[in-house]
Amino acid sequence: MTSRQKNSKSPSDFSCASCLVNSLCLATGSFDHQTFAAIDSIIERKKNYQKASIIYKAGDELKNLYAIRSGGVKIYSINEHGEEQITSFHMPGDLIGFDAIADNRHQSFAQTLETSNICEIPFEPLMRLASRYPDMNLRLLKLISAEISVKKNLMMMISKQTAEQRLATFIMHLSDNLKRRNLSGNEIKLPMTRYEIGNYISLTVETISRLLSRFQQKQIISVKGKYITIINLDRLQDIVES
Amino acid sequence: MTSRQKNSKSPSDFSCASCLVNSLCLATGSFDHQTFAAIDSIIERKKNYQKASIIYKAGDELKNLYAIRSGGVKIYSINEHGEEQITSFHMPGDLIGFDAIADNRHQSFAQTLETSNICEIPFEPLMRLASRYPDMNLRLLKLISAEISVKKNLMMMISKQTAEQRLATFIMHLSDNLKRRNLSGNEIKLPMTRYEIGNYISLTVETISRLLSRFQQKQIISVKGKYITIINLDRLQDIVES
DNA sequence: CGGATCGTTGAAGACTATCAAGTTATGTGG
DNA sequence: CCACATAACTTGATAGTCTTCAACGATCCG
Repeated sequence: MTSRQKNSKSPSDFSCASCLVNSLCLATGSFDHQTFAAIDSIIERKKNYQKASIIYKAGDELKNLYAIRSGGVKIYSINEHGEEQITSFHMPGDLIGFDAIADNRHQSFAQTLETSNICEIPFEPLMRLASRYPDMNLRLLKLISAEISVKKNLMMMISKQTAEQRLATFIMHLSDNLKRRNLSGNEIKLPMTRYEIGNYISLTVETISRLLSRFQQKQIISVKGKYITIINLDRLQDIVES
Repeated sequence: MTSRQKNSKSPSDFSCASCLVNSLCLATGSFDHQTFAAIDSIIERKKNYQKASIIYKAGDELKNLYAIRSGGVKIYSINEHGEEQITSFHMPGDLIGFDAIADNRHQSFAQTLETSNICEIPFEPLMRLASRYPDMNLRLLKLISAEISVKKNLMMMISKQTAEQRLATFIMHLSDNLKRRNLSGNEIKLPMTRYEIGNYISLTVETISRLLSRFQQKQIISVKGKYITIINLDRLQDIVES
């Protein structure tokens, strides 16, 4: 079950060293050679997931954490009324599945938003490596810790900001995340639907649609279906802070 | 700077073994003797904090994680408009400060709600122990992972539930947390103000007050200042799930 | 090419915030 | 220990923001 057996391409094509987003991932390039090689050796590369594929389901046993190499993923729960509740969107370089560590079961569903390439990081071997390589252990802790902050900030956004501020913040975050990946932060292709955006920041589809129209009318952004262009970043920032 | 020097009482009075909530804490009683002793040895016991004491501030360097031995703590941020935003309440047995690991600085303020006894867990020594004791490392990861789930659930509560459901959920959670500490889950003394409750679950003081009155009128709870008694847990649960 | 999903816009209504005023509790100095 | 000032809490009236309901238009994909 290594990449050698699964992929016809040579293993190096999928190594962490060749990964464009490894600086953001667990196998960060800042590790010494040995540590980097160790983590690289336990990661299993998978073939692409098609759009709308389920990576794991709530209740599934924790076998792997997952690193997104390309594509996009949404994490969501389903409440007692069967409604979906999206708790995060993820881009290349993100690790997902941390919330399963507490009781060895995934707490949410992870589903691809588009065609994606996802790496599996088997949890037990990862724990063994973490004992051997303190740097890697700390890196793992930092990534998990960062997720707490992200959730906390999202919570604050939803509870304290108006609809307009929330959508502006959402767009800013998308832009920032693209920039961190050395992509243009002004031309954004939304991998998710209006419904999913609204679900995530706690607004209805109609409100999202109205706000996008309003932002466009004010010449802050331009909207063409899934494509958004930020025209005036300062005014977007003003809305966030207003 | 050990407990021996700080406290006139003998060290065993403040050891983890004597702690009533160690089953919930990092130094869980389920560790083998050696692991338990190791974590016990690095923890520094502090004298009591008075009500409204600041434990750490946003921006402070991460030197310690903190374990609450008795009392209560609120964690909050202050936004660009100077407004407080409470992101969690903590009770005995809880560890706080995890969100500082990502970039070595505390992201929030931690303040006692009442007279409290707080243990300091120095972070660097903790990391060294974590490398030596895989069980302890996993325990730490599980505690942090659990915090992600808690934040996620809070987020879902705020974004999907009505005011009535949110307050009912809040009271249920308080009750559950008391039960986990082997206390009565029906008699609750609120360590926080109405304002703080509202701030936490994103409602105004007035709404909290009105809802408490309404719950009392419906004979679901009885309210006497800071003291709440749950009269009908089933109906409270019904509100949460409605 | 056609059905289904997704997106847009308008009108009406619900929920909770805001503003206001008064009451109760808390704590501090005399 | 009391008096007083301050903070915390309660209740009512009004108003605003976002949701809901409805209808239609656009886009995607087999």
